[in-house]
Amino acid sequence: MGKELDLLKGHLRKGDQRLTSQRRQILEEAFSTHDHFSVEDLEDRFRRRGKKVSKATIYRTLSLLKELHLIEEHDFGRNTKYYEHIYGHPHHDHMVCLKCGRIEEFRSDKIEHLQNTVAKKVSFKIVHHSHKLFGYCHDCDE
Amino acid sequence: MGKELDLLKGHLRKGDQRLTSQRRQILEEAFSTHDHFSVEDLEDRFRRRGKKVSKATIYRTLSLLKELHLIEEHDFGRNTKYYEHIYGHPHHDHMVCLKCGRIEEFRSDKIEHLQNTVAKKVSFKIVHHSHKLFGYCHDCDE
DNA sequence: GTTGTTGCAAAACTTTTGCACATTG
DNA sequence: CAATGTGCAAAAGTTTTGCAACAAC
Repeated sequence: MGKELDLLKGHLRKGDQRLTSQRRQILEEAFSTHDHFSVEDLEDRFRRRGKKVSKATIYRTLSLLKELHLIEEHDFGRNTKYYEHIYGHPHHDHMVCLKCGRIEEFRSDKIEHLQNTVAKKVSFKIVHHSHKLFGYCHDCDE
Repeated sequence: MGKELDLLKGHLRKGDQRLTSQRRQILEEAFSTHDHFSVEDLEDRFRRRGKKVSKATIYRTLSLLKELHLIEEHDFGRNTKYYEHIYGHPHHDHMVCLKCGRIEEFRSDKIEHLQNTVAKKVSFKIVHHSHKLFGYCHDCDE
């Protein structure tokens, strides 16, 4: 931890914005786990340790971290969005278990490559992509 | 048009449910275009031709058609969900233009195959998947 | 001190639901 | 005519926003 904080600091300084304790705490929380977390998850974690950070601030800060590409937002087909830190971590996609909710990561250079080929064929310039497999994980598929 | 209506009729009969004019109209509308449409789009189309179908019924019916795999629901990163008919049409994935909103379809047997390989490696049983490329289409990427 | 940020509660949105009335089979 | 479906308005849920109080620099 440090590089991502520096990145945030630098960005804030440039925009004449401030590094508040809330922003620092949310960043720390996001990088403290490899799990995918929701806004509610964050609220709970803060609540549990006595630190109160409002929902509004969490949304605003996650939005900021998203712009800086420090975190990524995911829709796993539930009613809430999930987030995960990506800065400093290799790109990957996800498999979502429809039964237990477990999220498994995968990556395939071959798929990424084919994806680029397909896009190039129609002159589509990829900015980012989302590739999700929904089904049953090893433990849930009896 | 006909096969999908028969499929719906058959399902309804089995469940002692009824083929109402609303259900028939929504099905017709969904299969009348190749575009991806939102609930609001449907409402507008009905409104424009003087037929009023309530939002609640649209949601309820789309939900039904989804279960029957007549249509598919998509999240293209906007605030609303989009739908498209899939019955009788080959599977495909999507490229979404971040500027003009255009949706282009693509399919790649090679990607599908690799995807299966990746899943098999961790004993994940795929039920369905979502593969979207976000970026700029030919016309928007100057 | 200035100016940006937070927290709260209200607003905005999409989607769901309860219930009286209408419609189907 | 019995039972299911519709429409309305209210509810539910997530995310956004206006504004007074607060905190960072």
